[in-house]
Amino acid sequence: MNTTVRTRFAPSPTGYMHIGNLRTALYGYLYAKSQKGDFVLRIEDTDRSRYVADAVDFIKRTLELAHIVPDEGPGFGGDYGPYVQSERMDLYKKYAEELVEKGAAYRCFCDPDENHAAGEFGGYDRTCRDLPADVIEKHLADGDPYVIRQKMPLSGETTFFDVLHGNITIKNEELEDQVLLKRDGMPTYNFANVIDDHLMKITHIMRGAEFITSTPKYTLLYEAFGWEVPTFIHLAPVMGKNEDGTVSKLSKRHGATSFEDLVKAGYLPEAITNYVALLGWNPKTTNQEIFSMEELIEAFRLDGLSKSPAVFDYDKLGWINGEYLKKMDEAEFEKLARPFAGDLPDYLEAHFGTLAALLKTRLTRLSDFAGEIAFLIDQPAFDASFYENKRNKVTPEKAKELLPDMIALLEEVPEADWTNDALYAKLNDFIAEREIKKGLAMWVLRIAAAGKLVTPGGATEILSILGKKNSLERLKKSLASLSAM
RNA sequence: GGCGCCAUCGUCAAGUGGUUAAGACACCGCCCUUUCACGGCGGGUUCAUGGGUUCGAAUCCCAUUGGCGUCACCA
Repeated sequence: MNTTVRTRFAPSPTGYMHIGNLRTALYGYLYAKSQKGDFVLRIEDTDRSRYVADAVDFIKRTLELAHIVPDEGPGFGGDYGPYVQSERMDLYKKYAEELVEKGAAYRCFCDPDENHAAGEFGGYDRTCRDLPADVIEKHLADGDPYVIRQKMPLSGETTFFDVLHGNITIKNEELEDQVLLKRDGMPTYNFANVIDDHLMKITHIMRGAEFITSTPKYTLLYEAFGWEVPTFIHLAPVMGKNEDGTVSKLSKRHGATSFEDLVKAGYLPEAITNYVALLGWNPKTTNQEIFSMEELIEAFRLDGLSKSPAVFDYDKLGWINGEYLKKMDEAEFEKLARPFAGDLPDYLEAHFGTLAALLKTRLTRLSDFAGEIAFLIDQPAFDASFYENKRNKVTPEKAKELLPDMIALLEEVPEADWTNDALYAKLNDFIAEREIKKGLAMWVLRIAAAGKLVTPGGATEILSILGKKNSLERLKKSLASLSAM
């Protein structure tokens, strides 16, 4: 009999979606869906001091943007709720006490501050393990606050299985009597996790590799309850490149590293998801790199997961983003790009469609849009060396020679004919007549009008966007500074 | 520091004892081109080091080194 695969994503509501967390959610979702299983969203808000208002809505919105759809969770329904830990308080207390009854845990009445200084067993005192019954009774009668700690074996070792890493063994003496129930009555993350994962029938636990060391504590807990231990899959961390060339776990200091930041920076949610999926996972059977969510689900397999850390690479993300941009239809691109273009003078606003079409295949990020067209608003000052191009045999001298004639030619073009096609035809005639290289004339014109070495679009495209008056002003100005030399 | 995890081009990576060690990004060169981009073609001392095992090792074992993580009443 096959049990349904159930995975979960269990973020704490911190107010932003770190890219590493998004990846964990994605893999959990992909695995569940690839196995026709369920993906559960659970909110881990047991740390009251960290609570951020609206964070839950934020998480839900982000998942929605990323096209990760929970089958169960707060607001999604499901038979194992509530899916917010702060609403499950009584459950944890009940199970913690069950463990005390069984002798697998004990009450500790020690003062946390005092113990921290003592430190013989870390931040706690194991003597509470053996408190006589009457002492415990007295503490309880006095209403003394306490925590419940898990009683770890003092010798031997604990082994658990991880899909990626195989069996991992840790000596029990390395394990401390971790707190299960805090002084404020809230469960710790480690405890609530075990309870909820069991109660919610989670079969596969995907989480960051930073939990490897604490996993034996989990398995000991499952065993103490007599529960089946789920399958663990510890994911390698996502790293960021530091300025000095070293790498460390991806964090805010590496720049835009939350899903939200990346979207703001002009990366499409689909492209981010696509890239993140590939950061630590490989389909193996194909060299395909552009995947829709459906294709990811189809291709996803656990053995494609990498156990070594991956460095987040903005270049690759940019390439993937560019691929999505190129595939997009014109109208959609225009709509998406408009907010990134900034305030535009009327003549550019009028040509926005043309502009968008020119930029569509050239952009890597939407946020580069404004910068790419800035030269159309203010002509940059430029060096005469821009007129040098060996391929087309362009030199500043040639430019000085050709420009006056081309300006004269363009002066004659009526406003109505100031279009890309008409200008191109006109200039072609000129080029044929002079028997010069097309690239030569176009280069000179483009540089003189744009003042920029690399431009979106060729000479006539730029002239047509600029308009007759503006174009001629620019050309004359460029000629003047060329003559002044 | 103890313990644990990891180690193939700059980056993502395929590879599970015999390969000319894939592919992609980035980079460089060439072609195409009305510049750039797109597209096409091509390029690069990549298996951390040292020992084993083996006829044969990127693949298996050990050590070293390095990176990362973990040692909370945070998650």
